[in-house]
Parts: sequence; structure tokens; C-alpha cells
Amino acid sequence: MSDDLDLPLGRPEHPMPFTRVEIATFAVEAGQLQVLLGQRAEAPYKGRWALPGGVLRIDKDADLDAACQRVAKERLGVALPAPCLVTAVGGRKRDPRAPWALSVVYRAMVRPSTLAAVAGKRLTDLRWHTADEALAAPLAFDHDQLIQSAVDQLRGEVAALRFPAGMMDTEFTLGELQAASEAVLGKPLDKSSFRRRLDAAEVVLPVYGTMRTGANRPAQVFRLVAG
Amino acid sequence: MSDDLDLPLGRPEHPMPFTRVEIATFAVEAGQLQVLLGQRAEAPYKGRWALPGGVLRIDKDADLDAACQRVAKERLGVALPAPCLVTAVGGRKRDPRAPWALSVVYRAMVRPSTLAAVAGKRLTDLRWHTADEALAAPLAFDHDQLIQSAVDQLRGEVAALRFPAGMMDTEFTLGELQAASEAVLGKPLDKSSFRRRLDAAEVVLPVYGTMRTGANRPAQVFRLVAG
DNA sequence: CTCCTTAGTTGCTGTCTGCAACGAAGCAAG
DNA sequence: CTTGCTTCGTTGCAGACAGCAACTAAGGAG
Repeated sequence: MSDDLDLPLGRPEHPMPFTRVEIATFAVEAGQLQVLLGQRAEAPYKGRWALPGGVLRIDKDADLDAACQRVAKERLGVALPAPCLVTAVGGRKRDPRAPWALSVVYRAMVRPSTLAAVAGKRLTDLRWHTADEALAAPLAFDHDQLIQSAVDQLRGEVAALRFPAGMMDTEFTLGELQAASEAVLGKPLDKSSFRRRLDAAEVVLPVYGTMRTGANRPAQVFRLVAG
Repeated sequence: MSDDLDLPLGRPEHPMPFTRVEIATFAVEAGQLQVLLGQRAEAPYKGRWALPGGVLRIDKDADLDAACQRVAKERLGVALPAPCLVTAVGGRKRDPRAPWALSVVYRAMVRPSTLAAVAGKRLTDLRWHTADEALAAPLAFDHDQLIQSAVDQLRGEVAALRFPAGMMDTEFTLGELQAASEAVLGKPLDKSSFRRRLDAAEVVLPVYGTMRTGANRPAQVFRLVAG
């Protein structure tokens, strides 16, 4: 059996797929899970919303994580906290611009204010959409499936109390953490049970002496445990 | 900002990564989770064990799933039941044969007898290894990480009673299903709890009237629920 | 001073898991 | 035929945990 299978620089150099990185950036705003989408300015799918993304540049990117960060910087203007690979999709029919298109999908969470600054530059075509709306509307390419995968994975993490970096400010109250978790999961959580599980999982640490004062009773401030 | 990011056939055609599909094929044999590895016949990593894989051929493969099945057919001689995408990895340093190598990893489970036939042809360089051994030994490329990801994902599925197609014969007893699950998870399970959870999850159906007779008390035969 | 809101805790109950024991059903040895 | 062994299948029980509800605590607004 020929080992043609293994040879990259052997006799026939096979054409390689048009490879991109797409980024699903999530945030919680107005009690809803939001995803950042860009409106396409050109065909195909002109006018449709799509995940921000960019072409993999093997001359610039040391690896996939670096490619994700470069694309984030170019398209969103900021570095993302701990972006996480979701999945990959590839095939002939995915993108009419290329004979064979492969996309590697990343997800990340940010505080909505993180991207407020860049909004001035690109607000015309970059906008937050609630995850529900985004999944119901017709999107460009197969990005609805990509978002669905990213949402499923994100919900699994939050349900297991593995809160992504960037979901919360560095300091937060348990009420805020619970509200954000409920927004991500799309369902209410029980307060006492949530706190018991947090305690058992040892994922948050109180910042002793620091309280969040507001209109009502002050609340203890916490941080995510490193790691 | 230029939309150079989006243009595949635009001005500068960027070189694309050397893209491969690697397949982690698992089976349960001798009460152990086994993974199928091939011994490399040439440099780099000559003599080391690696996941069977092949180059993505955009002229032959309609999509990633098709590429996985083609590679399985070419390297293992059989079609795999419900192969499942695990993850993707890519970077400059992964494979010295290419300036930038991207691998898409699939996993599947088979009955060990399924690959017994093809063993005659390629037994010299294709062999089952226990997952523990494989993860402890030095493997080619970054395949140890790839196998670890595949094993983690597989264990998650089995722990949640989502048994992969190919894990069991079409008919099996609950004792056999539990033994196979224990082999995959690498830890013993409680019999009564396992059966209660199976019952609640409605993942198996008894084949009424069919019993597995043997040296001891006959056992009810089951099938996996379709879907 | 009273009311309202949020913070934080406590108690209870139903559910589920893990552990153990038990009877049932086959075969083999004596 | 009886006894013993093995696996099958079920049952009972204790501990853990999640969901529900109620309660107290601590602030501000009127």
C-alpha cells in the first residue's frame, strides 16, 4: 500500500482547503446571552449576519490559538480572554468562494463593556444579538450550526461551574454570578443550591472586607479561583 | 479596514496548511480499552506509534466526515460506525514534513473482531494498544494529546449512557454492556445503579424471548434504542 | 418608623447513587 | 439427587444532593 497518504511534499502536491478561523464571542447583557455578529457587506450572503472570522495565515500564525487571537485583534480590536476551540467543519458546499472550505471555530466570553470601545469604529457592522434571535434568524453560511455548537459547549461549562475567563469582572457578587449563569443557561437557578455547589466546587474565593454596596443590603465580593 | 480577511481568491492567495485526518479507533478487549495505532515506517518518528491518518483530499472528499471514512477505508480496510469529530490541532511545529500542519481528529468504536480480517494484511504495523499504555508511551507527533482528548470525550459519552455505535454487537446482555462500560471508563460500576440509570434513560430495549444461554443463569438480550 | 429590596442562611423533602444482601436459574461435581 | 458455584436480576437501605420554601439581616426610600 502506497504511503502517498502520509507524504505532504511527495509527488503530487494535493491542494489544501481554504482554511478560516471563526470566533463566537459571547457576553451577558440585559439578562440575555448575546453573541457578536458582523453583517456581511458583500456576496455571498450579502446583508446576512455571520460570525467574525478571518483566513488562517500560516506565515503569521504559530498555531491555531495564535490565529484566533490575531483574527480577534484584527476584527474586534481586542485580545480575547482564554478563547477555546469548539469544533471544525469542512466541505465543498460550505462557502461558494472556495472549492473546499474548512473553518475552525473558537468561542470566548467578554464583558460587553470590553467591546464598547471598538464599537465606535465598527458599530455599523458589528453588533450583539441575543443567542435566541441569532439561532432563529437565517445566518450566513452554516454559522447557525457553529453558534449552536458553541452555545452548547458554553452551557455545559457554566452548568458545571467552570466559568470562562471574561464572563465576569475580576470582582463580583454571588448574585451577579448567578444572574450571569442564568442568562447563559437560559433558565433560573435555585439560590441556595447554587451557593452550596459553588462552595463544594471551590471555584470562588471571598475578598474579605470588600463589600458591594448599593441600594440594598451590601453583598460579599468574590473572585474566581485561579486556574 | 480591508476585507482581505475574507477573500479566498483575492489578490494574494495565501498558502494553506497541510491538512490531515487522524482516526482514534477504540475497542474493548480483555477488559481494557484499546486504541488502534500504526507503527511509523519512516522518519519523522520512525518506529514510533501513531494514530492512523491520511491527507485531506479536497478532490475526493465532499466533507470532513467523508474524508474520515475514506481514510478509514484506505488505512483500516473497513468503514467505521458513526465516527465523531473530536477536535482540531494546528501549528508550525507539529509536523516537520510541512511548514504548517493541521490535523482533524475523529474517534470511533468497533468490536475488535471487526478489524480482525484486515489484520492479516497490515498486522505488521497496525496493532491494538491499551489506552493506558498508549498514553504512557512516547508517541509520534502530538498524538498523545489527541488520544487523550478522544479518550476524555469517549468516557464522557459512556458515562452519560450515550453508547457509541460499534461499542457493542447489535445484541448484548446488560452484564456485557456494564463490563464494556467499565473497561471504557477504567473503573467499576455498581450493578443496580447502572441498571436503574439505563432504565430511566431508555437507551436499551429488551429483545423479548431471546436469552443468552451459557454456563450459568441465562441473561436477557438487549439492543440499543435507535437514535 | 414602615416598607421594600436584596443578601445570606436554614430546614425539609424528594430523588438518585452506592452498598449490601437476597433469591433465581443454570451447570458441574460428588 | 444433592450440593456448590457462578452469574442474573431484584430489593432494601443509608448517605448525598438538588429543589422548594421560609426565615433573618441589612441597607435605602418615603
